Amino acid sequence: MDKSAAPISTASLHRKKATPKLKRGPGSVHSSVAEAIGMRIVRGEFAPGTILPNEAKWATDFKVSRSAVREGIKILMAKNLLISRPKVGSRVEPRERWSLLDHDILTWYATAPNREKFLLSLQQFRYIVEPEAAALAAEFHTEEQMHDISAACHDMATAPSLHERTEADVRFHLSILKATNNELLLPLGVIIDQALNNLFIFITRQAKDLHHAQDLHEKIERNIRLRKPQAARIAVRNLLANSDEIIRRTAAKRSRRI
Amino acid sequence: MDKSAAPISTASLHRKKATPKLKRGPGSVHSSVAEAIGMRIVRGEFAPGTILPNEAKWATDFKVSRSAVREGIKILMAKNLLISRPKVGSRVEPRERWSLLDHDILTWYATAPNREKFLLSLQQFRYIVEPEAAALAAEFHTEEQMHDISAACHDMATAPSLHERTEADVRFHLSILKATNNELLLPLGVIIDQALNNLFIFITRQAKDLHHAQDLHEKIERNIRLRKPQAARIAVRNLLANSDEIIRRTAAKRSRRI
DNA sequence: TACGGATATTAGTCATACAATTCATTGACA
DNA sequence: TGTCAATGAATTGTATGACTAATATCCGTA
Repeated sequence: MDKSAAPISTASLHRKKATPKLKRGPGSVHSSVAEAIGMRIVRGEFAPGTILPNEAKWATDFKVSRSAVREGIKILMAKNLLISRPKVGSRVEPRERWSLLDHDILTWYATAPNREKFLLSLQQFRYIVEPEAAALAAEFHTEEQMHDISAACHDMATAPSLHERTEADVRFHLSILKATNNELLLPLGVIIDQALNNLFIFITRQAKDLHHAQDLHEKIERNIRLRKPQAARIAVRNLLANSDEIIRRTAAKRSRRI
Repeated sequence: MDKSAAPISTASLHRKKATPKLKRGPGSVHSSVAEAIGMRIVRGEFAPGTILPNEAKWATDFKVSRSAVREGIKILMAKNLLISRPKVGSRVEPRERWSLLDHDILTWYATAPNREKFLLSLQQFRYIVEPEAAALAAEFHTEEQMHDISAACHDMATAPSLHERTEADVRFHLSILKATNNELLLPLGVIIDQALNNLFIFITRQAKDLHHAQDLHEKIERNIRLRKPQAARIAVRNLLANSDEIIRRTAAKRSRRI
């Protein structure tokens, strides 16, 4: 899980708050900076209201130029994680201002301590949005949009690997969002994406479960295709309930093992 | 409305696609740049998939440094409006990737051509989220959260000006979102904020309407306080239906006037 | 025609200097 | 003692210029 789980260095016992080295990933420097700082904020290392070290400090710590730091910080500002003003510095914004529905923040968030609660929030969110989305899709979908939904559903059934099945699963739900023809719903796709990819561990269950899940997906597909909003709504609720059930069962098994 | 509605210069008749001067507002230069470019993207002036002018061009056009342009562009990248790569430039992302639930984008979006459709999308969105949010709030609210809701409701009733009433109205709905105790719902507040501030024009109606609206709000407040999820859900639906009704009435009157 | 390498274009990074903002301190004055 | 204004200092904001890295395009060769 955590690659930094190496033997504790003596340095970390002496120095407090040593800035971790910048992980020079595949991307650009400024995005690495954004990720490094953003993750530490999201994980609670810098509480809302606190002032971050100044740009020069980050620059020397990360061994990058101040410009790169600034560009990274601009990214975090755009996501409402922090706000910066001359003379005062960069202050972490209150949590309620964070753009939690942003892909990056959500990814960082998923690595945070309270993963359990996070997953529950995701599922609850889906309960709110997806049934209504399906109902709207049933009412307003175009032929082409319906085709995408059906294709994704079919791909789920015939996916050779579990990874590809999950990919099709995400695509299925996203195409339903699109079929609502309400653009504002599209950004909510990140929730579904995040949820399904975090539930990946749970859905590695028996073939029976997979079969049942497929059945539930096809019921959704059919009801949307037949333009039955209410039935589609209920079908989605059934699917979500099924996921919850599997999660609960797995969680129970795990706690028994402990 | 539009301060740039000055007499059309002859230059604009000769030169095509003249870059508008950078509006040097109160904020920083880079945020002005982000706004200038972001607005033009959102309004469709640069279609998804097209390549923007390069950084140097923006810099000379706006008469600012390249650093400022870059920082502005980083902001737009963070909002998934565009993606930039060396040698190719900054490409506008497909609409479905845009973070439409971002405050800035939403504001720019509101100035776009098809305002009508936009307002409808907002209301539809509220129909999906707010009833369920109220139900969750009824179930899970803390005492303090309930106090905020009640206070906002009270402030609405006693607000001296329509502006302050709207402010309290927004606060009312946001505090319900908070009372769900699901952090992921908080970012949806921008939708409510945007909707109410765009509907501002419509709700300038008679005292009778105001009274009725207040009544509907208080019903919501009461049902949440009494922890009646289903009743709260319905109360919210009634409020939204009422808004729609007023909008429809006003729109009808206006079209008659034309 | 296909492949491979040179080339040119563009964003990315860096270093440095200076400007603008605003918090904090100090000191004069009431 | 308290209030206000001037001053100073810290930090972000902006500008500039040079260099690096990535990569799409073109061109020459097999």
